[in-house]
Amino acid sequence: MLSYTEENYLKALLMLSFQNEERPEAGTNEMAAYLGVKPATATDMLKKLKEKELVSYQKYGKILLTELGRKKGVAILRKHRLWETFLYEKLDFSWDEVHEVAEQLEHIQSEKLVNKLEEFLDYPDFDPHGDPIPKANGDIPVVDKVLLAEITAAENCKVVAVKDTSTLFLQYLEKLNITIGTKIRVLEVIDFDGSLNIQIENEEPRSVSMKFAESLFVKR
Amino acid sequence: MLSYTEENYLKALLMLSFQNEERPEAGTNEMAAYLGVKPATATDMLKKLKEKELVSYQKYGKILLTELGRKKGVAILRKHRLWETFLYEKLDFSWDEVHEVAEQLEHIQSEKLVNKLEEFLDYPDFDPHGDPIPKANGDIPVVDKVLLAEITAAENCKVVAVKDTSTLFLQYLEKLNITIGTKIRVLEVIDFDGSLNIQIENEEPRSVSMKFAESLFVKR
DNA sequence: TATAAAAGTTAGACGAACCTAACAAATGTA
DNA sequence: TACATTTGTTAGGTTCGTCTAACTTTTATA
Repeated sequence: MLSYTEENYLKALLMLSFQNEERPEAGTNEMAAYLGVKPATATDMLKKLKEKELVSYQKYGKILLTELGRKKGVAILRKHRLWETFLYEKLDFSWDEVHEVAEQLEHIQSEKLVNKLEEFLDYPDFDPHGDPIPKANGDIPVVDKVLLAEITAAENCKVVAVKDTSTLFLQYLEKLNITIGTKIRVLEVIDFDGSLNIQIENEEPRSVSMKFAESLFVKR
Repeated sequence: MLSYTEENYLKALLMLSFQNEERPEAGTNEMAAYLGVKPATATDMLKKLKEKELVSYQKYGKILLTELGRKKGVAILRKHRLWETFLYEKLDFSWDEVHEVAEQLEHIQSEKLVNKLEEFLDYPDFDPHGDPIPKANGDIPVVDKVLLAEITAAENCKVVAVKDTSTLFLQYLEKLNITIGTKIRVLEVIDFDGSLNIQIENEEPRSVSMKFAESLFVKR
């Protein structure tokens, strides 16, 4: 049985591994920063996780999840994203409110609960932010998504996920009437500053910044 | 902010106070037994709860919740019973499975979550065991219920709640096809051993023990 | 390549929630 | 009422997750 805290470390390592798929190791400071603890604390925990064979690393080296550790981490992520979906779809929580509560709900221990919840939600593949929800067997649905910023010429696409899940960004999206599934037509790319002229659904064309375009995932 | 553990102590004291409405104090050993900890541990926690003005007691005296402590306890009980209802009604958990998971869910901190959940469940007054669900303002719905054992002559009644929530009893009820709302006709009371001949809905008459009759609440 | 900066570790401490063992107070009964 | 039993408290210890301060190793750069 893993403690609440151990679970958080595993999830953090999993999330960090997603940030750089080719080199999925993390550093102690990086992990500590992600979790909001001091590096010394992370080192202590790492020793414990290594002891339990959830993590493979050696002193002053990089941290990598073991097969077991990854599996546990994926299970927590699954719960997190199913709960987010529940809050959003069934309880009318907004985009930016779901995360905080799901952080708590993801630690509820009950195999049956998570599977029944999934069934109740009709086996969703993606959460309200467009992120894939791992299946009970550990499989993670894939999307061929690209950053809006990677589109370099006039082209049509559809919003499939957000990269930045900050409240500020999510609220901006809401103001622009953008949600998962919204159609976007890229009209023009301004080389000078990387900004884009886009048309959201059939609204009036408008300009968005490069920072914006780097925070949103779309499907061509 | 209360810790997970502090919340459990408050809920325990509240539950113990229900067991004897006229004299709602509890003892240290009683409380420790309820929570599955040693008396010494309970004493420590009591000091902390007194410090926080959640409990009123003095050394070697009886324990009583303060107004504030009671309010916090009721809020936890409200969450517990709403979650039980959710699990039972929406996720097809059985009578005897809901408690354990609700014990975890009751500690999730989100005012919005509990109120939205209540709305989603359509403002239920009673949980799957027939126990009243406290309202957001702290009011607790009342039922005029009596133990089946208190019925002393041939009479009709309806099951409104269970007193004993043990798995063994709940599973026995399921076997007998008894659930909240089931109509029971008391045919005969056997003075010798307190057992009853009853008719469940329109099934064949059968006998149940005094112990059984003392575990079930009905409404005349 | 020497050294300064960054990254990571160790040692020692703390609060929370638990324990055991020994003690003190309250209570019930001979 | 005295004393045995029950009930409750204190003292001291453990584990978990956290911290700070001092130290070591790795890395980046002048």
